[in-house]
Amino acid sequence: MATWLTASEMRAWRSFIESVSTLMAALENDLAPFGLNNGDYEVLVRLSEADDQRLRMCDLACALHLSPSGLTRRLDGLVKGGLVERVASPTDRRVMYAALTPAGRTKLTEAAPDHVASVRNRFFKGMTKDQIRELGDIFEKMRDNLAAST
Amino acid sequence: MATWLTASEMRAWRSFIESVSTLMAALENDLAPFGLNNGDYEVLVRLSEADDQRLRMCDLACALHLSPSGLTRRLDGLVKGGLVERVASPTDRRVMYAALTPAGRTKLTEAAPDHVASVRNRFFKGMTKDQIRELGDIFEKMRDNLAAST
DNA sequence: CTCCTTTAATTGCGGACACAACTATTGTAG
DNA sequence: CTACAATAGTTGTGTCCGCAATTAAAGGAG
Repeated sequence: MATWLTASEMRAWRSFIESVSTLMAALENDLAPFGLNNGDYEVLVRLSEADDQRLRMCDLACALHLSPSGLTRRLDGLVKGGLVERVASPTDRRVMYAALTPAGRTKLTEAAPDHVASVRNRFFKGMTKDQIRELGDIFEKMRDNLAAST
Repeated sequence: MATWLTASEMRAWRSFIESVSTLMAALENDLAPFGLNNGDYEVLVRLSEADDQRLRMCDLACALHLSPSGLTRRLDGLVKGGLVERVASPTDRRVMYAALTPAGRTKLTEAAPDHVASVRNRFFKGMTKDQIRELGDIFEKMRDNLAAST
């Protein structure tokens, strides 16, 4: 166990780090024509996948790895844009739901095909099926690993 | 090509995105005892690898994918901490060099082993040699791909 | 040499986010 | 029932960073 990375590790690590920052910027750029950024898009996706197209603020924050305040302000923007609305819970008055509006759903259906193409073009481009599966194996394990060490 | 991701792509993509955000937070956390964050650490590494342990601001900004203003302020912090100093170029008076100080070099030698251990523990944990090589192949290609499409 | 363009760095401004403090509501121990 | 603890969300404050404007210097065309 050396105190430094092996050449192979270094190659993987450096290219990974480099790719991540460039990739995120590129995806964000591809979403810009729709007036969305990555964070907004993720909110819309999560809401669209939820029952009744709505989620409690705290659950949404957790899913997006956002702090409560971060989510509050992100939602402010989406609410101002009419894509999401805040709905008070009738059963628990502490709770606010973030709910997808029809405009939000429309926006997502507009943006999704481009976003998917963008992910294919930036991320999966040139990967074989085997590599994609391998990547899934690696990062699922990493995700679980990271979740366990929290 | 469908407008949606295949199950295999989705698995890879979701776990990748999830891992990235958690991973970065974990690495940052591991560096905190040294009073550094990821960005600071990256600056120190780049400078330590450079000739004379110094780089022009613009080259450093480019290497780190930071905007000029972003680098200026990041350096402000490191300069205040005594880890880096600004050195004017004698040949081109527009240019400022960011130069590693002895204290900066010391800090890096202190932090590096922990950081490497952190990368091994968070990122490479449980990966086979083959997977590491495969990961290098995939992300080197992605990096080149992304650089080409800019 | 003079003017114009390009390059390097900084500063003003605004956006996004985390932490901590606060309010409001709910759950729970006694 | 009352008091305390836990939970949900918002707001104040500070940090990090990008964009646009600015300053300063170097390079190039005529």
